[in-house]
Amino acid sequence: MRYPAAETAEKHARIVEQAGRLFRERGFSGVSVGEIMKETGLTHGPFYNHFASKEALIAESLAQASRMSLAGVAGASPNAAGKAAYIASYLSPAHRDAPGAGCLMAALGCDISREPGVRPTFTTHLKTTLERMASHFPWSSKRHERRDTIRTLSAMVGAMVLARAVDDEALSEEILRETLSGLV
Amino acid sequence: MRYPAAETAEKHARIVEQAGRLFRERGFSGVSVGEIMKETGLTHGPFYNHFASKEALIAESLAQASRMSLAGVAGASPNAAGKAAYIASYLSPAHRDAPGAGCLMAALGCDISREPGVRPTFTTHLKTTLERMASHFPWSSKRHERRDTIRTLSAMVGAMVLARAVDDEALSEEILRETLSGLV
DNA sequence: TGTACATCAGTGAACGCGCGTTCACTGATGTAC
DNA sequence: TGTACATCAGTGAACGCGCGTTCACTGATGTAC
Repeated sequence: MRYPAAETAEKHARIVEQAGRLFRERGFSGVSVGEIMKETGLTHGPFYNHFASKEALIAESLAQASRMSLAGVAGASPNAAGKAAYIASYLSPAHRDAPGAGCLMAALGCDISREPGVRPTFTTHLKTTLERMASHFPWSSKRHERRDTIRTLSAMVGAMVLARAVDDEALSEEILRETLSGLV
Repeated sequence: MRYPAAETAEKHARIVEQAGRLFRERGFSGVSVGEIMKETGLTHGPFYNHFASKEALIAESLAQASRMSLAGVAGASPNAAGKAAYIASYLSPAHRDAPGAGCLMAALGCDISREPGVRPTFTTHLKTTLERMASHFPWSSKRHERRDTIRTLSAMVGAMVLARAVDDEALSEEILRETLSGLV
């Protein structure tokens, strides 16, 4: 049956949102089109009324997650305390335990390397993230802000990947805590 | 037909070796049992003469890759130059472009978080790696060697994940170079 | 030492299953008159 | 304003495919006598 146009656009957005969450939680190949549609409250058929393919949805959900993530940087206070709070929030058990709403790079970094179609979108995301972090937060010097941002982000992403992979709560928290104390 | 016992053991080892390489290159779900067997020069049938399931092979290949990786730490010179060379080798374009022979954590970190069965094996690997790196290499002080090892490893893993995910050679090399210069 | 037989890793067809994707059909909505 | 019809997102069965796994069968090797 035909539905109001506004409802269709809202459903499209909901599919993208659910996909972004599920992909970060379980990886691109760990989530089926049917599961995403069920999560959105629909059957799997109309998926192809909204997207050309699963790969098209992956690209769109990545772009959407990227926008959300960049808004997070922009929303932090542009001073030393804001930077420390941002990094502490990133390296928190809460972020570790909620990959579906968290950092793209930590959740899908490995998967993206293997999925040629999404690497350009991810590259743009990383470039923009580095630029925004470098200019938004205070660093030791203007000259080294990009270098320092890269070092900080590498440590943040690596710590989150390791903290999520281990099966030992104490070790996981130790990784987050020690990495955090080296960055703030 | 029946084969000499030595040949059987050698085939088992070759399956584990090929699996370790392919999993690191394409992820656990990106490689089929059939592909692994074909790469080893066999048909897919006898796989179950060697392993109870794909998951059992994953566990064994992870343990094997872990042993190889720990041997790499042990083989480095136990001084400042050896440590610098080890980190530089890790953060090299050569390592980035050869995930199949490289670091488990950087290649499969994200996948391992989602595969409950392999997390204990991975946890042991990470614990042993931290201990070996902390005791084998010189650090600023005995008191902080574990803390410094965690910070160094987080940065190494994060930089490699990001360097592999981006589609831009200059940015990829910049990430490796700037992270390396912050660690040595 | 020579012969008869049990062993078991190999082969390759087959299984059920879930995947991404397609399609004939449905029926409330929006539009033309 | 009321009626007739075209639209198109929805439904759900169906498609081919590749997956992990099973299994009846093969035949060179190792062993018992």
